[in-house]
Amino acid sequence: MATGRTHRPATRSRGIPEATVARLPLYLRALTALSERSVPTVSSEELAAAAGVNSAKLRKDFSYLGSYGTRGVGYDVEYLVYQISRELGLTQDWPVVIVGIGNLGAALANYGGFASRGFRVAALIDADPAMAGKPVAGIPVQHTDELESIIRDNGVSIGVIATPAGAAQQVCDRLVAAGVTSILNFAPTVLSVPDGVDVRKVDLSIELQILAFHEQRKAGEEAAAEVTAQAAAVPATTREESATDQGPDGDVPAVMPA
Amino acid sequence: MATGRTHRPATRSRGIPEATVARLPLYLRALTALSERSVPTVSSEELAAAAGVNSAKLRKDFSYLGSYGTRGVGYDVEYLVYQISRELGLTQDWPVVIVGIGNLGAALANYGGFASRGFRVAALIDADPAMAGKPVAGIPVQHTDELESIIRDNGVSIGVIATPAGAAQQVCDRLVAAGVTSILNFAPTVLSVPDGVDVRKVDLSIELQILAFHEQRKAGEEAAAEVTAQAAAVPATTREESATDQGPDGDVPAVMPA
DNA sequence: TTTTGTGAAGAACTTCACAGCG
DNA sequence: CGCTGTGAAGTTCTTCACAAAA
Repeated sequence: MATGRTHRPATRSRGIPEATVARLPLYLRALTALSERSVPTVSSEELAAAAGVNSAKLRKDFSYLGSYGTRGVGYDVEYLVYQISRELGLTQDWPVVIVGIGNLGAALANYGGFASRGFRVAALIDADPAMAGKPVAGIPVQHTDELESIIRDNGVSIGVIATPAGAAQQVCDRLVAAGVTSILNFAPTVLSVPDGVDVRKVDLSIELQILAFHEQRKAGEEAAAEVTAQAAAVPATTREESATDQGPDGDVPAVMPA
Repeated sequence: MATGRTHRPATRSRGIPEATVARLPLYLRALTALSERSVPTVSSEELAAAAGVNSAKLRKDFSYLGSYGTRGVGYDVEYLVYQISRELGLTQDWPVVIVGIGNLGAALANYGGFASRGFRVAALIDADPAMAGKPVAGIPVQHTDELESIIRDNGVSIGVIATPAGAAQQVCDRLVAAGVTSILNFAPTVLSVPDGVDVRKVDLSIELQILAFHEQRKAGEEAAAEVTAQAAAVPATTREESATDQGPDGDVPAVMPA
């Protein structure tokens, strides 16, 4: 995503490639599942399959963290879980605020995976006075007026924006001014932030449009293929247009009214 | 994302880079806004700023679509909107089904941006019999039993999975078997699909973890910087760790119980 | 022998910088 | 003269393929 990370002697941090960072959570999830099944070790091949990536890529990714594997054996599951968690900063507590408690905001507040890994919903904030006090996911919604004090009092550095597009930039500005330096944006807007602030976006309509693009191509190729292969009954499953990748390619999606 | 797109003489399609495809929706959104303000033309510089990208990148992106600009002038807004829409396949109707009408599914169903660009919620599907018939966003929820017939009857090729992780693969298999070839997955699971099926994922917890990684680094650098710059009062906004990128770097996020 | 860790090759993407069209 | 379109250079990411550790 962002990061201008240039220069700086690197106080030891080997500068993990961004693409690798983006995959660590994936590995962590797969490893956690193995851990729960009490599997002691995995090979790069097995873990790669579980995470849906190529094993060489996985090994290279891990090589940026250090040499945590054992040749001829594989990786110790528990140990790797710990190392990746530490690398991602999940061994500490991250209070998070969610701003905009509409359908989506409520869904996010109810999202179980939040608490699971270091993240804690510190507060839910909404501009609608009628919402104030109403509990969502067991947490009382607070009014936007309190945004600054909430952030400061709880030492929040990560904010989630789930407001309509029109309000997003303004909310963003207030979050940043109050001290938030990482933002997850679900509103379909490009946010502008000062240097030093990270923004990631999640945009449903962008994702759908990307799918539509490929879908359209498939339709075209099908028609072309019909001419070539006529009724040659090729198992539709072995066509050349693959797609098991599921992630690291382009943008991220956004959710909310356009 | 996916796509194994190798070989094939290319029936004229210049094979637009995946990274470019992922940005087209962004440009389209910016252009639509300009169009609504009746702005007739934009320069690559202006449009790039609105979309949050570098202008050279934007020009190169557009060059894959053709030469739609006028030197010395810029791009015709309406014309570009049309060309990009066509390229993305948004000039046709895309019926979509959403499976799993929990908090998130409901939020997605209510998402306004859906209808806006060619997408139409053809059906809402949930496994809970108690949900059946209940309208969400004005559309009655149907039971999973009807999944196959719904897909076939409506010619659905795009499916959205918003179920808990445990059900996702099974739902995916049924969608694919029924003819869906593009899937947007909000469940925190790696889906396996046959070749020819595209999967994109949206994963909240992955996004948060990526943010946490950078956040942690910032904290470290801050400490390091304190030693170097002591109380040298550097405007916190000009630090080296930037981040206005907002997207195309790593993975995509997922939403649902881990 | 199995499986890691990694140089080196390759592919994809980004950015530069400028020729050339309008 | 302004701004697009694009070769070429630069950067990042992926994949190969194999030496070496266990």
